[in-house]
Amino acid sequence: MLDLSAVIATVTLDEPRVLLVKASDPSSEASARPRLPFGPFNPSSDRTMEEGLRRWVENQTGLNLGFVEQLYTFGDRFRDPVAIAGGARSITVGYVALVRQSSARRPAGSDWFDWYRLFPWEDWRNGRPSLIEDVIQPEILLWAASAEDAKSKRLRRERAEIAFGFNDVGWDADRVLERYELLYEAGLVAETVTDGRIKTGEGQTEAHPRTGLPLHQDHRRILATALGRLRGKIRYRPVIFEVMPPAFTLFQLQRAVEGLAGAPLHKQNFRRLVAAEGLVEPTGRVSAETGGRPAELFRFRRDVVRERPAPGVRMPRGRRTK
Amino acid sequence: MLDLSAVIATVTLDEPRVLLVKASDPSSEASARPRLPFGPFNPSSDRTMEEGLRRWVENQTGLNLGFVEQLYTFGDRFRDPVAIAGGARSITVGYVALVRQSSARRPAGSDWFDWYRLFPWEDWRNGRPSLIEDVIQPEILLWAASAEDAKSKRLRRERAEIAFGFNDVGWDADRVLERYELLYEAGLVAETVTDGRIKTGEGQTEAHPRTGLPLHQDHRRILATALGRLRGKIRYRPVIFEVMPPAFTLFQLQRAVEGLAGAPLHKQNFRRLVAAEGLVEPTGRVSAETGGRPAELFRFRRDVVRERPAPGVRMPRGRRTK
DNA sequence: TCCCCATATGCTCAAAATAAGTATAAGTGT
DNA sequence: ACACTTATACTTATTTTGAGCATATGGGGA
Repeated sequence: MLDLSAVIATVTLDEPRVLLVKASDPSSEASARPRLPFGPFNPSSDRTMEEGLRRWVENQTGLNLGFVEQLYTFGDRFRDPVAIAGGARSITVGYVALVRQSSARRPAGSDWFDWYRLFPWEDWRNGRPSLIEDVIQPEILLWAASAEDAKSKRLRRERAEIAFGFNDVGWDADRVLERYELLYEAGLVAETVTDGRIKTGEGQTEAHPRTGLPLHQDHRRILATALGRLRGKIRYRPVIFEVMPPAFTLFQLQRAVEGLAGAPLHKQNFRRLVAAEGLVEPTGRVSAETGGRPAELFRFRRDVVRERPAPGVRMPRGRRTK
Repeated sequence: MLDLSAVIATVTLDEPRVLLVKASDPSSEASARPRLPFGPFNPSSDRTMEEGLRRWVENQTGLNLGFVEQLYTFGDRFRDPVAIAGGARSITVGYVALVRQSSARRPAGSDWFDWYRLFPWEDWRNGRPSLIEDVIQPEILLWAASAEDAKSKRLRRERAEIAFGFNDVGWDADRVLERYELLYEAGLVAETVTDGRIKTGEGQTEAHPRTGLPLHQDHRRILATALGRLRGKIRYRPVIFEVMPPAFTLFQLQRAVEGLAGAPLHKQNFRRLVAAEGLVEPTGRVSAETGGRPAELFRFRRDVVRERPAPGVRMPRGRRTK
């Protein structure tokens, strides 16, 4: 009844990735979807839930998790369509974990998926994704307009504005879950349809082919929670180094941060900020991988947590005009 | 086996408070301690866990919860001494909720407790609490020095430095849980002893009478988690208004923020920041409660969430010297 | 070899945010 | 009228941020 699911994330080749289990049974449509690795929580053998998680992840995948953090406990009725039919409610405690790029080999039965294959609207590294203007904005506004009364119309429109930053509200990268939930409610992701919550007909929009890869049950929701959490976390805890190799160039570090944050960063300022925070120290070696001038290799300065109250990678929130 | 516990917080008379159930059975020592209100999670009657929580809180206490957020799921073996003896492990999903000052009447069997009666070391509104220098710093360092080998000594000392800000590390108000856990491990809070985890003798320090009111089981740990979360949250979400009456003066608002944050704020700058964020708007009325010049009454400007990506009460992190 | 290209790194400058005051306003109670 | 209290406005120096230009240092091809 109670199990533990793991969102195991990394960044390889400048691309943020997450570990998913490929469907073993491609016969039924629903189970053909990839899913999060999960395992049981066994109170008699595991002192804490986190220990239990580490144990079965190591057993199943061979991965040695570095940073692990409990995310959220998911127990809504509609998370598992099978349970609705009368079985016991399944409850899962979700965890996020980060692993090193180097240890990011592929465990059997699983595969690394690009985060932004699942959440294409979250990738702003090359500017605002056209998907938002082409599909999401019009469809979501349609959905808002299709609400029963004036009040719920206004509420839906406001939620959409805040979540997606319509009309100058501005994009807040951390609101990943709010955005996914809106798309879910509006029936724009494939999961909605499967769940059968939303009655088709009457202004019902259809899951759009460009809104990313659907996952098993509510697993994309769990991932949205995880991405939002990670984005918030890198700003005030040095978790980004959990995915970096022992030595790295500043540009590699920037790429990793950009990957998770889903936003481009100003190169010169990034290095200035990282240096100012005392997050890294030079190793003395250089890397000539890139073609141009060789970049200096740095390592994480562990001491930073003893010096700063909230060490993390500072990021622009966008300059406020007024 | 799975239940929901609620940390219900408010601020009354400038003092942050939390709702606890007083012990009904004062015969046994352990159960004489106050405890968090809790209720079962009933999957068949409640669609979501949050709904279930709201329902039984309303039933039990009559309180109408405003802001509710899931905190953490607690399932460690030692959270419930009874379960260790062989019973089923009890797991609880903790929630934080905020209620209005006005609705903060006392439900039967429960009482409002000052947060800082439970966490005296967290209240820096009148400067650094002497408790830290008098008791915590020496005792914690003793505990660190009593570790087995040199490495764990260093680790303990580092953890203490970071958590309590010894040696210029600086106090990070959000690390409430880390601090409580250190005190717990060092045997400085009464809960440690009850749990019987730490063997007495050999360098064992004793729970100190000044380290706050002990609660049932791991409930003070849950509260520490909640306080840390709230402190972080008020900076980037306008949750503080959940505890304010509909109209309030800026100084009342400041007092509420200071109460939760546990730190004093510069009055003139506070009002400037609040105004600059557009968090409030004047009601036109004034309040003559205070004796001096009457203060203007403000109300929360709901629109702020539509304008700013992360509206909240900005607070000084302390100017960085280097 | 020398020049071009690519990337890395250093530096400048203006705009905005912040910390910490000082000064003034507008009430109450004596 | 006066002292006292609290509220609010304004000033100033400093730090942080956003953005761009300039220079450094390698590789590869003419």
